[in-house]
Amino acid sequence: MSFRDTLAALKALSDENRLRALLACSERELCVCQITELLQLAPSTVSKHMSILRQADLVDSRKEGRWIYYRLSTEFATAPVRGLVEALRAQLTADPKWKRDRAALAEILAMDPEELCRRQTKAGSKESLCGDGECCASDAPTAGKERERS
Amino acid sequence: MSFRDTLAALKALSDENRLRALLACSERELCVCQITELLQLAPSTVSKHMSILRQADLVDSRKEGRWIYYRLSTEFATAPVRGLVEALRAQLTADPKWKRDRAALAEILAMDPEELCRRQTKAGSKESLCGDGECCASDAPTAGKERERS
DNA sequence: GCTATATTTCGCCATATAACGAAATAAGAG
DNA sequence: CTCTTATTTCGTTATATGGCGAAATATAGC
Repeated sequence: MSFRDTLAALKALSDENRLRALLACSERELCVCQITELLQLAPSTVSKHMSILRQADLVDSRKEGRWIYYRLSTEFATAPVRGLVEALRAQLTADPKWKRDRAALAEILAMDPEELCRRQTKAGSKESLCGDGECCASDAPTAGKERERS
Repeated sequence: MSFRDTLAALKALSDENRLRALLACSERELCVCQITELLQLAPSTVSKHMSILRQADLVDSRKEGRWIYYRLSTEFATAPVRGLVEALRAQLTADPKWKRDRAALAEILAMDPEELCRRQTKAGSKESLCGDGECCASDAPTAGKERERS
């Protein structure tokens, strides 16, 4: 693991959305549409982010039908990264931001992936689990699936 | 101690020159002019870099007369960062790039800091330990101080 | 084969970042 | 106080990066 590779991994980790994505798929494998829903970004943007994480050997990808699943790389090319991710996860369990992500993730996992993709396709419809503009802003509503844009 | 702090540290580490600077002053404290010589950048640029590292709590700074010394922080902002930096150091000891830096550093440390600064002030003089354009390119000449631009 | 759809690639735009040099600041030396 | 000098701050510029939407790709189902 050279200087170059290490630097690539650090660059990959230096974006907030990528770090959130990495943490998210460190718990279980996720398909792009699920990560897209979590980050509230365009699918193309998420795809790019995941590509960067994959090129840095931080995540593995697996194709199943039309879906592509990403998960934290099992054999990190870089040992430092495994330590970092584990330390991060240990540390962030209490972090409000990551808590919110986990709550949102619980909701997302409860949904049908196809439903997620359908909503993301007709992109205009302000994709959000919450009806109001500010999605799951503060004390996240721990996993209630019966939420929909009104 | 939060997601934000860890992210700031990761951002700080995601630049090649900053990573080199951090590694360099993880061995011993260095003043700006020494780091400037190592990285072959303008002093103002190095100052900015060190400021970013300091704000991320990755380095401490100490003022002594006109010189300001930087060294690896003793107490990092977040635990993940501590682990990461230690792992990085352990991992990169064998890396050729970092080896070259270490060799160059040995030369720099052998020089009088005032001499370094003097050369950096009249910036035009293509600051380099070696007379030729490519500085200490490959198998660095371990510590010989009697080198000067001809 | 054709259609639908999950993901990626491409082109574009706005912003962030790293670099420099010039000017400002801070601290010894005269 | 004045001069020198090590470092920082400021202003500018070129490039890198993150974001989107449109078009391309790949795969399941007909």
